[in-house]
Parts: sequence; C-alpha cells; structure tokens
Amino acid sequence: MNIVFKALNDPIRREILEILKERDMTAGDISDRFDVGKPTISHHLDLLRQAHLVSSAKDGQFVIYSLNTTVLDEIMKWMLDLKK
Amino acid sequence: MNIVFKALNDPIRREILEILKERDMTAGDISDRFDVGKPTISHHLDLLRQAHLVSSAKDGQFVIYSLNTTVLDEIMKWMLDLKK
DNA sequence: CAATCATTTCGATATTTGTCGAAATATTAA
DNA sequence: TTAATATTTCGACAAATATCGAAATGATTG
Repeated sequence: MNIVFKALNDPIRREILEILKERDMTAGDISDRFDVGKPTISHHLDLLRQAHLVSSAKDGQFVIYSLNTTVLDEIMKWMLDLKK
Repeated sequence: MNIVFKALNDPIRREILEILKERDMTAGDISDRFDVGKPTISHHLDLLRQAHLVSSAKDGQFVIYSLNTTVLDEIMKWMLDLKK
C-alpha cells in the first residue's frame, strides 16, 4: 500500500493516470503531454508500474502503457474503513 | 488534493489516522505509540492538519487531535472516476 | 513566583525524490 | 549495414522530507 500512496503522491503521475483513462498510449505520446523530459516521464512510468497502477507492453519499438485501477480498491477500502 | 496525497504518503501518518479512528487523543498520547521523538510526531500532526485530515483543539496544556475523514471523499471520488 | 509538564519551533543532518543531459539499448527503415 | 526513431539507464544535482536534540512557548502546580 505504501508504494501506491507513493506513486499517487505526484501531480504528473496522477495526470498520467487520467490520460491513460481515455486510451492506452505509448511512452512517447505520454511524454508529449508534459513539459518535462522523456527520462523523467520514463521514471514516473516506472514508479506507476511498480505500484501496479499501469501495465506496459512492448509493441515493436514502442512501449504501450495502460491504466490498471485494481490496486485502487485496496486504497479505497482502507479509506472507507477509516470512515466507519 | 496534492496536500492530502502528500499527507497520506507516510506510514506513521496513516497509522496516526487509524489510531485517531478509535478515539481523540492528545499529542503526547499519540507520540507514545511511536518510536520517534515528539518533535517528529508534532511535525506529522502538522502535515495532517494542513491536509485537514485531523483537527486540533487546545484543552489547557494539552492539544487534542481528532480524525476528519471528509477530505477523503474527494480522493475517493477521484479514484472512482478513474475506474469509470 | 518558581518548577514542572505538554507541545511546538528551531537548526542541523541524512535520505529520498524529481529533474536533466548524455549515453546505452532496441527496433525499424533506407 | 548504416541511419533514424523510441525508450530506458546512468550519473549528477537541487529541492523536499523525516528525523533528531535543544530551546522556546504556554499552562498548571507547589
């Protein structure tokens, strides 16, 4: 759970998730949406992948990222329990 | 929303929230539950208060902290939207 | 008032984090 | 095979963060 909160604790990473909600995208396409360098986005994607918030699949020379929201269930469960 | 994710991105702060779920507590009582110094806990409580995840009320020489879960609604809404 | 207790603020330090440009890797195209 | 394209890894650096002990603040008690 630690790593999920860590992954969510960055505006760029959260925006990446919102972008991937619309459609799967290549690393380059994602990077084009932001004003930071490609290595930085690659690093953000790596953190999101470690938290299982995104998954990646190689397609030729491209890497396609897609959103994975199942880990959010655990987080929401934790929050709901706090509210009980 | 940034500051809420930031506040939640620490195991000690999350445990403080869980402890406060049971009952309101003074800063000292909270501090006694952890193996870090009082200044550190004071700092964590400050961050939680900035995020409106806890509120504090002075009672004589004590400061009583209580859980406030309303800001979690916004977070959960964001997560649910991601899952739609 | 002086001493004690609860809490926070201050100043310092070690670690983590976000960012960059350059280089490395891997795939496709000429 | 050479050049071009996509992505990641590397090495470095500045900023943010968690932590500490000491000191300051504020309230209670003797």
